[in-house]
Formats: sequence, C-alpha cells, structure tokens
Amino acid sequence: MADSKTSAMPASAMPASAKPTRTKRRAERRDDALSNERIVDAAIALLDDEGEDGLTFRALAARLSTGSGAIYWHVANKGQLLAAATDAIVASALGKVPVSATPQEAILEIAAGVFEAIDEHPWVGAQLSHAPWRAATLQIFERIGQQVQAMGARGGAQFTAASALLSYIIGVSVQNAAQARALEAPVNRARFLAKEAARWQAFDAREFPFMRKVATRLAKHDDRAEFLGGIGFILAGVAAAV
Amino acid sequence: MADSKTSAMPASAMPASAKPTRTKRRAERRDDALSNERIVDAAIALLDDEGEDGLTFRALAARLSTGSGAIYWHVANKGQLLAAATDAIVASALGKVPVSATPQEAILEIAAGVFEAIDEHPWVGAQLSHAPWRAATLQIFERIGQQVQAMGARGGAQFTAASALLSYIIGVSVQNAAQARALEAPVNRARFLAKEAARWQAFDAREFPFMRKVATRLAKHDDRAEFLGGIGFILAGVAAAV
DNA sequence: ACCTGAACACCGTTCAAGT
DNA sequence: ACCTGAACACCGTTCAAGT
Repeated sequence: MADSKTSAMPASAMPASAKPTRTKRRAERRDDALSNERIVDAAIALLDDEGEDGLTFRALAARLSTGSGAIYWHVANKGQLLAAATDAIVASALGKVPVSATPQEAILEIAAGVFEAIDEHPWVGAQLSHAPWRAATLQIFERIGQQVQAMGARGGAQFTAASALLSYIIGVSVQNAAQARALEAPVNRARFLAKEAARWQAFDAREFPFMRKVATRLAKHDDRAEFLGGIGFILAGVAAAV
Repeated sequence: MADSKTSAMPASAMPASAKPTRTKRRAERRDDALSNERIVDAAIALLDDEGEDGLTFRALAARLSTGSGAIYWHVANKGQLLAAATDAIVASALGKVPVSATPQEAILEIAAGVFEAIDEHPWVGAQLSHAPWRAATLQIFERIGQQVQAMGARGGAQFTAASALLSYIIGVSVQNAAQARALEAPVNRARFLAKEAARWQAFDAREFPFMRKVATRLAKHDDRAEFLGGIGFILAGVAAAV
C-alpha cells in the first residue's frame, strides 16, 4: 500500500549534491547511502540522457548500483519521482531569472527562463501540464502574479491575467518540447519546417487559405521569438485593461 | 518494422457511427468486418469510459470481440490510433462551432468549442500537446488564422497571433482536462478548491503575497470563464497592434 | 485478405529475505 | 533502518498458424 514517507517533501528541492557528512558506514560497497536527493538527481540525469521513456526503476537502480526495490524506500512511486525532478528544475530555473526594470520585462524574463528550462529538459514539459497545482507550477504563478499586480491590474483581472500567462507559458513550452523531442537534431528542424511549409502551400486554396499564406513564415520562424511575441500580446491586453 | 498500411490515413476522420449497410444490429456476433473506423470508434468509447490508461489492445480487442493482433492489421500502432481518435473528436467539435458576427466572437466560439471537447474527452488534451502538427491541430490553426486575418492584423503579426491563440487554447484545455481527471466528481472540485485556497492563505506572507491575496478568487473561479478571459487579453493585444 | 492468440521483451510495484 | 532481487500482474507488439 506504500503510503509514502516522501509525500510531505518540502518544495525546497534544489539539485543538491551536498551531502550531510557522515561517512564510513560499515558497508564497503557504496559509502554514501541512498537518499531522496541522490535518487532525484540520478533521475534527472537519466531523463536528460535517455528521454522520458529512459526513466525506469531498473535503469535507475543500475545507475545507483542498487536494487529496483530500494528506490521505493525513499520514493513513493514513479509519479512522485517525476514531480520531484520537475520541481527541482523549475526552482533552479526561476532562481536564475535576472531582475528587471519593469513588470513587463520581468514577466518576459520569467517566461523565457521557463521556456529555456523546458527546452533543455523536455520531459519537464509533459510533467508540468499533467500535474498542475504542484510546487513547480505554484512558484511560477506567484512570480508572475506579483508582476501583474505591479502592472496595476485591477483585482478581478489580476487572477485572470496571471492564470492566462501561466497557462500560456506552460502550454507553449510543453508543445515546443514535444516538437523538439520528435525532431532530435537541429538540422532536421530546418528540413522539417521547409517540408512542412511546402505541404501547407500545396493545401487546397479554398479550405486552407490562411496556412497557405503564412507558409513562408512558418519555414523561418523562431520558436522562442514567437513565444515571447505571444506574451507580448497578453501583456498588451492586460495593460489596455488597466 | 511494421510499416503501416494506415500511415497515409486521410484526415477525413469524422466520428462515423453511420454504417453504410445494415440498420438492425443484432446483439450477437458481429457480422461486419473490422475497419479503421470501427476500431477508432471503439477506441474513443473505451477512452471515454475508462480513461487514458483504459485503452489497451487487449481491452480494445475484447470490445471488438477479436484478437489483439487483428487490430494491427488496420492500425500501425497505439500512437496512430490515439492520433486518429483525436482527429475525429476535434473535427467534430469544429464542425459544431456556430457562425459569428465578428472575428473576435468567432475566435471565442472556436476556443470554447475546443475547450468543451477536451473537457468531455480529457484524453484528447494530452494527445494534442504531445503530437503537434497533426490534422487536428492544423484544423484549429486554420480556423483561427482566418479570423485573425479578418481582424486586420498585419502580415508579421498574423502568424504570431494565430500561433499564440492556438497554443493558449490547447495549453489551457490540456491543463484543465488534467485537473478534471485528477478530481473526478464535481463535488470534489469545490472541496478541493476550498482546501487549496485555505492552503494558499496559510502561505508565508513574504514569499507568497500574491497567492495569499487571490486565494478567495481561486475558490470561486470558473475555469471556462477564466479561459475565455485569457483569450480576451490576447485579442485585445492583437487589436491594439492593428 | 484478414483474423487468432500465444509468445516475447519489456514495465511498475511488491515483498520475503537479508544486513 | 535500509537494501536486495525475484516474483507478480500487467503492457505493446510480433508472428506462425489458421480461415
């Protein structure tokens, strides 16, 4: 039944390689004991190296040179492990966001930080959208909300604006990561977009006039720039309502 | 291996419950052969009944009273099957969107249609965000793009605006569906939100000032209204740039 | 051509047994 | 207290064999 010992795990979650001292256990094989942190770190490395499907308890156990069952002593199940790994990445990304002069700039910086973190760790994306209300999401929400407040949005609009920005940031990052995962090499991206643009141009003129028209733009668009452009629209809308 | 016979499957994909031949269905042995359509329909029913995890080839085979391997004759793999089911739902949802007086209204209707479809079929959400560039996504993109064009957005902004709206719509719908899945009964929703709001209010005042402040709004917010509010911000931003 | 179902190579999770 | 690894109950997918 395994009700977890880790379910109340604090949101602190930083990558954490610092060990709390204490060596020379009688055991001679591994001198450092297993711990939640060590497991989460190994899981992150495994996810980054092998992708989402690469995280199995067997592979993780091998990396930690232990048995698969041992992991369950520290972690309730795979879902919790993924959530903890996600929280660690997001917390670290938010910690690196530089301070900004204006609220608008600050929001753009936060958005860019999350976007890049998910771009680097695509598996974080799927996790964020599947398990909302976790520590990682709330961190982003708070940071954005403070800036929306600073923009002078009225009471009712504050919640809506912050929610919209959060949803947009996570939504786009997830889709971007999903696409990146499907393409692998960056060389493929250019080739894929060129092919896709050609396909759009060949669509029926009556049924798909818009996509035919913007096909050339698709071929040479920059994902990050488009993402931030969307943030720009939302911010303009929020500013217009102040 | 397994190069599929179905990989070039047309994007036509409508729910297709209309059988061309028989009208009387005898609750006995199936007299009609397996087909891509019948399999997709059964998969949709199974996904709706049992959720994402409920779709297994064994369960599907049982529902179709056949062997699990038989399905592979008509469908390349599970991914293709999910994609086909998703396309069917989205196409049907877009088909039901009423005509509108203004482009803004039209975009809101399209957004609401997709939102409700995903709310009804939560598994569609995960699929849309994991496999972009499929027929389902492109349908939505084209519909929105035409309206953005009608709003008078300039060339460069058209692609960005349509992309932002598409990403927002899919992103929010996905997160909404994920949350709904985690909660099941609607009674739980109110209780969950009340509890969550209380939790926010107990957060540290220095670290989480925003979430403390909007906690009461969280408790009584309406997901669909918030979603459309976000669309409103984007539309206002786009209109401001015209 | 289409279907059947056993077989294969995996999973996440549990648990008796060890230290 | 913590760890080990076999065992269990599943998967998606393949394929020889049937009609």
